Amino acid sequence: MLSQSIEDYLKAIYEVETSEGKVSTSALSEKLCVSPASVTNMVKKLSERKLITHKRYQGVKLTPAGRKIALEIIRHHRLVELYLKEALGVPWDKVHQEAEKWEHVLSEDLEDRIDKFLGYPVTDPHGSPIPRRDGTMIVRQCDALADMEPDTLVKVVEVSDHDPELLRYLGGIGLYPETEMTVISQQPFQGPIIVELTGKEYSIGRNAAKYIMVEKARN
Amino acid sequence: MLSQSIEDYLKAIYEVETSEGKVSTSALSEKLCVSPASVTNMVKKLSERKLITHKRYQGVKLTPAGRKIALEIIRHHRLVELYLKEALGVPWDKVHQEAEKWEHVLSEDLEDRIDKFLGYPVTDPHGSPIPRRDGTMIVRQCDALADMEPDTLVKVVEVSDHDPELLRYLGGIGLYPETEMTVISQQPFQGPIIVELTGKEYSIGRNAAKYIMVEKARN
DNA sequence: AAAGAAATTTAGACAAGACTAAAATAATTT
DNA sequence: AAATTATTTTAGTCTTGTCTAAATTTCTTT
Repeated sequence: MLSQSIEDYLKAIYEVETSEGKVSTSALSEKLCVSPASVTNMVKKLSERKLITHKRYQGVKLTPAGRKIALEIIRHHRLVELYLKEALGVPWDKVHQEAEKWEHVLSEDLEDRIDKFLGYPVTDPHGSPIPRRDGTMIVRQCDALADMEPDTLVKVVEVSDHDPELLRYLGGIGLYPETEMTVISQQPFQGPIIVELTGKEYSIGRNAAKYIMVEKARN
Repeated sequence: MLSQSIEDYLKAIYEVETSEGKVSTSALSEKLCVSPASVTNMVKKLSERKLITHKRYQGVKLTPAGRKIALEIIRHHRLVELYLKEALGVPWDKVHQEAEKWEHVLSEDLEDRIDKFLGYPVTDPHGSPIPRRDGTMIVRQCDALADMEPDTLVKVVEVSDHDPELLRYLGGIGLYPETEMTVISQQPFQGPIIVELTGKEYSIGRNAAKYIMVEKARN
């Protein structure tokens, strides 16, 4: 059995790896809210266990074994998120926080039961893909809303779950994964993006729009 | 926030207190599978926090504050047990083990949602009463099957969840809380109890019969 | 290319919670 | 009542995972 700490580190490394390519000590320090020294310490332990590789002063990489575990935890997390929403009606801005705890105590048996209950889903409530049991994950091609040209019809693919406030706002205007909307305009000087959605226009801050991933809807 | 360890100790103290009256260091040591020295150590910490009182060499007692927390954990445990059985079909001999982990990560919000989903239940799958949110618990009057006279019609109230093996056996013969059956005979020399249940006779070891709590069925 | 700034690592300390071995107290037997 | 046995506590150690402060290394700037 792995400690909760180790699981948290592996997950964080995976997430930084996919979002930023390079995994630095400071990035992990910030993500996990621990000091850089603590990260270095744990990094040493993880590489001894062959879950990551590490070149001094040059960041960290998951080994296949480490990646497998990271994806298992993420699978737990996302299944639980969806389960809490579907089975217990937990609002989508709260599921992340709960799942952070549950991901560490989910047995394989329960994982399977939840998976089955949900009908073997492929995405969580925020549109993030749920890794399969074998450690594979299908990543959908998409772009940030912030980068879309005006007059494009787009479909929401995924929304970052890092900010509950944002999720509440988006839920309030009916913007969820699979929602279609039209980009009306990009206001200059890092101004907001204006979108049309169910006949109304909404303004979405440029910063928020970086965390909303979309794809071009066909026609 | 209390550590998982502290929660485990308080729960164990509560359980020993109700089942044996006196709570000795060695009883806790055995129940929690830690050394007696570790218990003494933690006991010191818990009394500093005013969750228990302790007289050297004379055992331990919960304070009202400590008891409240213990009952909260037990409430989590039993709600989760029932939830896993009802919502996810986990067999009753497995729910205990899962609940041991989940009881520590259940938020108040989720506790309420589960409670509501289950229709505000009063007993868990083994017939144990579920403490209410306010820290009260209704205990049903009952006796061990081992102590019942022959020719008595009894109703099962509660079955100890400490042995999955026993639960599987009992489930196999259809013996659950609320099941009615007739005590046929008590075999001598600590021999088994014979009961009749749905027209068939079954033999239940004397030891097992200590863990099956029943009440006399009316008529 | 050298200086200063930023990031990373080392060194050493600390808290929680477990352990073993030994000492102290309580209980039981003779 | 003394001796033996059992239980509990004390003393000291270990592991995990955190921290701060100081030393290194790398990056950036000039």
